[in-house]
Amino acid sequence: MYVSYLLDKDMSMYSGPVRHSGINLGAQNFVSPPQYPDYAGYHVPGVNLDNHPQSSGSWPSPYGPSREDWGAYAAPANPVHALNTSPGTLPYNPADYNSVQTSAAASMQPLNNNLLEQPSPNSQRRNPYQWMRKPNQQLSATDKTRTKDKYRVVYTDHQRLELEKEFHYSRYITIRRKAELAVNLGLSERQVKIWFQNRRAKERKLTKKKLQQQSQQGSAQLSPAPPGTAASLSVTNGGILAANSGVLPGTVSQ
DNA sequence: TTGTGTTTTACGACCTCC
DNA sequence: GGAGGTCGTAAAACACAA
Repeated sequence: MYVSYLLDKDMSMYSGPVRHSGINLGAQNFVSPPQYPDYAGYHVPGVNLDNHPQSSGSWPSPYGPSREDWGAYAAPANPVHALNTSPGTLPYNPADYNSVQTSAAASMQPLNNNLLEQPSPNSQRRNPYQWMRKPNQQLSATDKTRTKDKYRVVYTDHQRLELEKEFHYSRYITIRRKAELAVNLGLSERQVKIWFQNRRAKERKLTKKKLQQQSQQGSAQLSPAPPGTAASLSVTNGGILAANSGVLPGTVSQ
């Protein structure tokens, strides 16, 4: 259910600075081809859209390990889920999406069929599909906003998975990829943008937390960590923008 | 069942850049 | 001025202990 819960198991992936320059994370580093054989389908084959890191290579080795546990997102380890998902059916139902989502979701069936076959040992603790049976999941992710009726939607596991995958390719999504993801996932571009903002915030938070723990350990053993260590990892607006213009000139969403 | 803590969406304020 | 960035926060969704 919580994507991060599974991802956080190996939070060493996030040990690097918030904004990586010249980072190198090939798709194979966190998406094993057998699991997501058609993931490349989201990208125009042979065309390097937006200087996407998938082809340019951007993420450092800390993000390297293959994401074996991603199978957990779709793994119906809980028998309860099995009741609702017969063998071979999708872990998420395209019918849960609105009309905009249906076509895109249908195109992703092979992906999810593969995911279905990847049980996770962690899913014993949290069944990532329980919420999918709740009535509010019938609502479209694009229907309501907080200002409208104080409501927020819960993204499907598939939506989260795809967003996470994109996030691991690049912490900053390009205009094109944002549009592609929005269509493929049945989200608005605004939702995709905000998801990335929140995701970066989460990563900063985790990085900061980790640094604090390290500094506490360091101070207990040696001398206190240099002042501003944590602050040096928080990226200022200027820093982000500079990084954007430097790494992805003219291709970053704006 | 309920209380509590955490995570996930979504927004507003404010900033920088083009 | 508009876009997207961070930061802080609200509130729903969720997990889990008591």
